[in-house]
Amino acid sequence: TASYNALINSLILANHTAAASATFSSLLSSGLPLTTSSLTIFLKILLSSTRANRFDSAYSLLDKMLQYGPPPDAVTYSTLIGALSRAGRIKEAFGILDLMLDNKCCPTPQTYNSLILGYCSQGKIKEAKHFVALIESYGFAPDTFMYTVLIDALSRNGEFDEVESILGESQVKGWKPDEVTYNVYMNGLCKARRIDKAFRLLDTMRCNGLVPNLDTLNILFDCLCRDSMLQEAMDLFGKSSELDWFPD
RNA sequence: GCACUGCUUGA
Repeated sequence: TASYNALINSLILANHTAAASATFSSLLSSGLPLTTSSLTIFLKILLSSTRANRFDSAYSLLDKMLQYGPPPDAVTYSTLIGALSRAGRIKEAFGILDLMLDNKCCPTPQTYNSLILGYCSQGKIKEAKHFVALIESYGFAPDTFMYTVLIDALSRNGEFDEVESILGESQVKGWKPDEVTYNVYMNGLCKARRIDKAFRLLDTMRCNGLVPNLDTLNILFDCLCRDSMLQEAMDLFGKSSELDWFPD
């Protein structure tokens, strides 16, 4: 069963949905037992369909799992919540969170992060912040993913003071910004033409022991080129090897 | 043991 699961999931990741479905059918006819993972992967197949009713089939799968087993677990719920959030169906995503709690299934960081990302991608930053405050007040330990999603949204919205204050209290709250956190911040600064500040963050990154990665480099290039600072871009490109960066 | 979360440009 685990081998089938791994195979089917790889096919999904490679966008070979038809092959994934076919392989899932083989699993069904093999007589091997289906696990929660198997059905979570099947849920992903349903959700990757382009049909308008893909969520209806997802809901009915979830119902059947609740009724007959194997029962959904946190990954199953998070998978569905993530898909709903990405589709902008936040209200329904929260409905699944309620269902999850009703069934005594404990949410994970991925569960919450998917919901926060859903809010942020709809531009509902206030709601996202409110939700973060809420789960923290329930003792949920903040993680880097969660704050990076928030900082991404705030940065795209130009709310840099807010970003600074979130970063300022990160140590106290028990999380550390990573390279992606700085990347999203720098990306927002670049889009807002605050190029100087973006470059200063490079030093901050390195002081915190973080190595700028390929995305960092591309963010800075894009920003310099947009601002017709081609000369500076060329200079940076020339220096990239001595900074141990590897443009692709 | 296998399944769920964040960043750049390009259509």
